[in-house]
Amino acid sequence: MPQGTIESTTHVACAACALRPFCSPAAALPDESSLPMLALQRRRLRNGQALYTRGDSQSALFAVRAGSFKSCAPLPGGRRQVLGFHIMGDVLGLDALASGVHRSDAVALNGAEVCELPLARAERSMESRVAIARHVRALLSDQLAAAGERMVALGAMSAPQHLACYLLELGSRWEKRGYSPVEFDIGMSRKDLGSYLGLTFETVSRVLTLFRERGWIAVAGRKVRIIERCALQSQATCA
Amino acid sequence: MPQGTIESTTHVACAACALRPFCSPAAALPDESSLPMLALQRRRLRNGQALYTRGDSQSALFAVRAGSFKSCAPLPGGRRQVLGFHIMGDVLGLDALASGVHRSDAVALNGAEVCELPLARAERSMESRVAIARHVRALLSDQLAAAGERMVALGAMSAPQHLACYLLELGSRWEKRGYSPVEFDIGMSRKDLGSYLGLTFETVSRVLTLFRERGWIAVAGRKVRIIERCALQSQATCA
DNA sequence: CGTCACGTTGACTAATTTCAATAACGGTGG
DNA sequence: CCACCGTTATTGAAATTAGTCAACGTGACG
Repeated sequence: MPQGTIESTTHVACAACALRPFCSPAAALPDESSLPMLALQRRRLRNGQALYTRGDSQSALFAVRAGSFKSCAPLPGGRRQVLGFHIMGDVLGLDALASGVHRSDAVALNGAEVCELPLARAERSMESRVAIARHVRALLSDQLAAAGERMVALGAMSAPQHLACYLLELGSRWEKRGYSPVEFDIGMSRKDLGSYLGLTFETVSRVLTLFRERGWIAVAGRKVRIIERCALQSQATCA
Repeated sequence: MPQGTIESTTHVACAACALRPFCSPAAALPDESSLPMLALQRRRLRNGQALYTRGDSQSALFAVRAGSFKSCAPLPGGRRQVLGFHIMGDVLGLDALASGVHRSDAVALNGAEVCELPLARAERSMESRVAIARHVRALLSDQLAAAGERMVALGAMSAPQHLACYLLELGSRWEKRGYSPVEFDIGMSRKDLGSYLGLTFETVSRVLTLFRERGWIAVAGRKVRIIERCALQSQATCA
């Protein structure tokens, strides 16, 4: 679980950060290793505060440094659908790159903190450094591939399947950042989670208790521990 | 509907093509307008033939020139989910840009024909021309935003809502390419369409006949004519 | 200590899937 | 040209999933 001193958290976050090439150019460009680390401006947000909102003109890219974000799309009936859940090291705002206007809201959760990369500076880096331009294309392409996975989950999976799948995915995302893949915080309310998975919050609650009753996971509020990873995996792939 | 002589179709397709800046650099770079038009290699595919398959290493980007493609992801149970439907002017293969490996299959439909942009050449263009690199970022970012829309549809819409929404969207895509927004070919079987929308093909069939019975559309096989656009719009946004 | 948001659980309902039967279509070969 | 076959599409009835409505418990916070 993401714990420890501020310093250690910071260290891990930066090591896994997708904007690292912008922040400490040494990572991508050894010959300029004298440039200062942590060159991006940081910003802390209150829970529920919007980093940006649909329709805002894009001013920057953001890397999640601490806490998390949900990105939401406003729905016709006044509701909002959760489109993404972003944790440390993830980049926010790439979908506005084409139009210059954000197409979703990004809302801060769990004491979120971002590093901010002004668009003008990003643009300059991409123009002067081929490796950086390529890095941004890779980020975009990765997000696109991830979106494909999400569509599969939304379109073709039953509720238990989808939830099992998501728990495993979330675990592996934490693992990539140096944390436990089996014990973490889901970071969202049941309601948001349901919206993200295309389910009602009641269904999410029911499925979680089902998994708990079967001994596959331990749940306490938003903290989850995966006990039977295999069982979840077979649930995720089969039924 | 996409009709007319080969020549006129070709013309319109190129005018709307997302790879135009690569194909006729004059479009993006007026000062090199002497370069030959139609510089990309073309390729025709048989119906059902794969342009690429998940796991293939990426060799090129493709622009749809005629016909259409579905992109599919293999599902655990041997089935495949349709992730996208691509018509003339659309670009295929961007999601492999990061990893160099395709993450979905692209299958030819309706006498598809592509223009092929070898990856090495794309890379070179992007490196030498800032405007072209920006163009590719815009394409990626647009596809990402479109993926968000799809997730909303998959996660939060009822079957009739989703189908109404898709018919309208497809119409507007044809309109952007100079064709009628109210009379077109849906290009996929009911089965593929259902997979794309996260529904069974029976449900798709039922909803289409429902719309027809209400006088909102005329359907004959895969040809659709939208009669009551407003009704579809309110179906798409409300219930 | 009350309030409010969050979470759980139950009973009922509605939407969609599943299963099954049949009809239309499109290409192939006689 | 037509008969045949496999695929594609339509339609109905039953089964199932997930949604809706509602009650209640819990914890955080003023």
